[in-house]
Amino acid sequence: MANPRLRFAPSPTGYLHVGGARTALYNWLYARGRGGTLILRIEDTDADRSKPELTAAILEGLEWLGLDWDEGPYYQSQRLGLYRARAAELEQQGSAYPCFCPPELLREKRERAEAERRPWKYDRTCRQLSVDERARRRGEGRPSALRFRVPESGQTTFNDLVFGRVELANTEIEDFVLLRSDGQPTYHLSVVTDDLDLRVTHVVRGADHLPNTPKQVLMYRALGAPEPVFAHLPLILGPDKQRLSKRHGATAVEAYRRQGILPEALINFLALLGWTPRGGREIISLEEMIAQFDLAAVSKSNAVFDPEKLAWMNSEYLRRMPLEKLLPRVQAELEAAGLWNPVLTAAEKKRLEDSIRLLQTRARSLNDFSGSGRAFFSDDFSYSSEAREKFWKEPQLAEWLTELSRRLMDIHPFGLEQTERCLRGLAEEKGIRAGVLINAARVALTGQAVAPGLFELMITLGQQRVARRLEKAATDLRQAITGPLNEVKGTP
RNA sequence: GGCGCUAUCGUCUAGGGGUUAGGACGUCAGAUUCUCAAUCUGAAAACCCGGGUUCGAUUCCCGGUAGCGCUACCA
Repeated sequence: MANPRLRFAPSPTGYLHVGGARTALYNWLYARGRGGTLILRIEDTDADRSKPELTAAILEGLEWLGLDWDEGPYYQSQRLGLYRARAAELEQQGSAYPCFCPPELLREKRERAEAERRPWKYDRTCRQLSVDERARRRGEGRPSALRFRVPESGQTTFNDLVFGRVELANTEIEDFVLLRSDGQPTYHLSVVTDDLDLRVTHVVRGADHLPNTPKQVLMYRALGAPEPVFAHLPLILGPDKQRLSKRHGATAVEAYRRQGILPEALINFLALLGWTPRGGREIISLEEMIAQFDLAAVSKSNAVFDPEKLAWMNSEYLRRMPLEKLLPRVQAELEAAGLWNPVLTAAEKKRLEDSIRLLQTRARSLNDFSGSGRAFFSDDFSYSSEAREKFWKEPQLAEWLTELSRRLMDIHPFGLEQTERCLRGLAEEKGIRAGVLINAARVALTGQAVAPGLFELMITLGQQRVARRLEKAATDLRQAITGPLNEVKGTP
């Protein structure tokens, strides 16, 4: 097809969740790869459940992911006239009829059928009402919904790009409602109307819509309108194989953003949930995705969302990201944590950049910069208890660290080799393994048991700060030893 | 319940009438040593079950089972 037109049509009854994000992504990839147009449409015909702030959140989520659109957003709540016109057209040509059955009565019938374990479909009570009878009831002011007149026999078949040929006996399809008695359109009416009006050529959406598609196909045919190509996407499941929901923890795209996941990583991860690029490489650029993506290659089976793999992918992106791209993101992270200094000297800027470079090789998330990496951006950090227990065991450590601090102050230049020679020399003199000193110093400098290599870390932190922190650690160690004794003495 | 869809390692998947059934995440072991990550090497790990077609089925067909979806005057 020459210039495909696709749409992403979220309903603002919740935040943008990962399933919706993947649907948006697949639409976007297909459109971008084929010179197509992507339309954004907000399906807010359910006035009770739709909330404007949720629309805003969805838009923000899409923007954060970098998924832009060419037309819209259209709001279905502002296009009611269109739906009513389509409804009238269907009614005039006999493809739809008014139904006067009160909703309560229908509910009763349905419940009774369920209790008796009979399958229930609308019983078509109003299907063959005469013209006069309809006019009479309307004259009485009885409210009516508009129902689609489904053929009583035959099959409805369509070809789905993902699932292939799908067919359903028309006897399985009930006379569904197009227009509610309050004049509001239902989903089926509004999608078909809009997809027609917006000249949508490819309907790409979740597989939860697959069973309803025959109804829409019937509408296109009744209207004599060209049918779009359908592509239904398998669902994303939680680890228990249940449909992904709040119970599984983070489902909203926003939650991953807060967890320090990069949008690039989330996109890449989502792209792989149901689709495999040729060549087997899993970390691929957006350009490659666009070039390779094909709806026909999408998997038919549901996929379990694996947060572990996402975390891995995030660390890959973090590690590979060039500094100029990473810097603004780390800045945002540090700002949020109150660790950002807006005024930097050239030397401080260099130190900041070196710190980021050092941290990024082992970061799993953006949060690591303000979390375990805090000591690189602030003197106000604490020693993790795990680190102290693991590496601050030797009783003479305070003495050694003081000595190390002193000796390091005398080094010039303060370089990688010099600092290492200095520390190893001291270790040898004291008859201890260098590792003992290295690990203890790492805790003193970063507060962490896990951090970058010690000597790189020292260079990045700078001579003065290193000496100061070692000395402070020595002081803290001495206090930790004498402190409890004093307490004992002080207690009568 | 009815109808539909789906079924390859724990997870995401490649593959396809004859393969040592491939890769990735995760897991385990080893190398490295300065913690951790990275890296390298290695290992364990899968074709849901039963029939049929066929010289030969994981692959094709049918049935079963399981999972999911739909079954609203929600979307």
